Amino acid sequence: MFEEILKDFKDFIRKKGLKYTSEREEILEEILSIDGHFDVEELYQRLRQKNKKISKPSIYRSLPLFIEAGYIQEVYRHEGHSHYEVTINKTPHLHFICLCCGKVEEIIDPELERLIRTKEAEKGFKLLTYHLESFGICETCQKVGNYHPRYGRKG
Amino acid sequence: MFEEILKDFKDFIRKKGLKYTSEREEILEEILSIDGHFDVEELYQRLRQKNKKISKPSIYRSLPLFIEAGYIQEVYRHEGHSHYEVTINKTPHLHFICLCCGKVEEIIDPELERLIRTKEAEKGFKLLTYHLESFGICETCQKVGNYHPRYGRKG
DNA sequence: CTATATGCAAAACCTTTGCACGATA
DNA sequence: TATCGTGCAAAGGTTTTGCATATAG
Repeated sequence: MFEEILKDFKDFIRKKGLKYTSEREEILEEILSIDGHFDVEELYQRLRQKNKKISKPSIYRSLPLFIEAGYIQEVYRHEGHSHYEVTINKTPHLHFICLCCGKVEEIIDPELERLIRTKEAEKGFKLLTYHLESFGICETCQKVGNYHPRYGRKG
Repeated sequence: MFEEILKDFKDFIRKKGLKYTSEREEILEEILSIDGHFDVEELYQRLRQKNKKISKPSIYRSLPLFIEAGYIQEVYRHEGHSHYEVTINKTPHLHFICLCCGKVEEIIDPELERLIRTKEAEKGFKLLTYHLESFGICETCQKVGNYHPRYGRKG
């Protein structure tokens, strides 16, 4: 089921005059098999568990390629590092991210996409990846009385 | 013209049982005087130029307070560090950020705000700050032939 | 054979933290 | 006077980079 994407990636790499390596392929395959969000550490561990000993620098060096190719996007930062998600076959959506518990809610809305695409065209901007993020406090944390993590509960 | 906000901030601080210090006031004043986006380094330098020797840790410690109070938001990450903007008296808007040159275009659209607010209400989410970011390549860089900065120009 | 990629170790960098001192309420 | 904040220096942790080796085209 990933063949199409791998083929597309091979094309992408060659068009850029770069090399199609087994590491890049394996990283991409692993990413495509992830359901939901991921970060570099998680990706690294998943690969190791499958005895694919790929270094973190290689992962870090490959991610911008996948972003540029349009397969993934960096969606937000939490606890000092970046989180990514697969964008292929995904409807563009908005994230509500809770600053207290880190919970992420995905909001899908066709109107939203239409709006973004319209603006993109107007501005002559070539969209590679897009983030629509709202940070705040989720319903649960509001009830418990949590506020911003750094300053703990409200007084 | 900032009196209102400073007063509001004083209230905010006291309600939280914290202390209203000259450092916090000076940082906030400086931020409010900035037109557009800023990062910690820039803020630090601006304060130094005015002989306000406020340490970076103090700046880092104050920003979450301003975010929570609703005065600023962290809008995006570029070149390894966070960028912020003042949200007071600002219409919510979408950012188109160029991955090559870092240029940011602000797109204002009332429909967009309505959409977000509706979703917010639906989900019971308390919005503190919001990012609406699209990363891509701007018209100029497309013409020049620039792509993702890490991989330079396209071959 | 040449250009590019990988892995390791180390560097770089932003951001956070411990601690002693100083300021606020 | 007790609590909280500041500044310094150092730590922490993610991401990047230099370099030698390996691999793709």
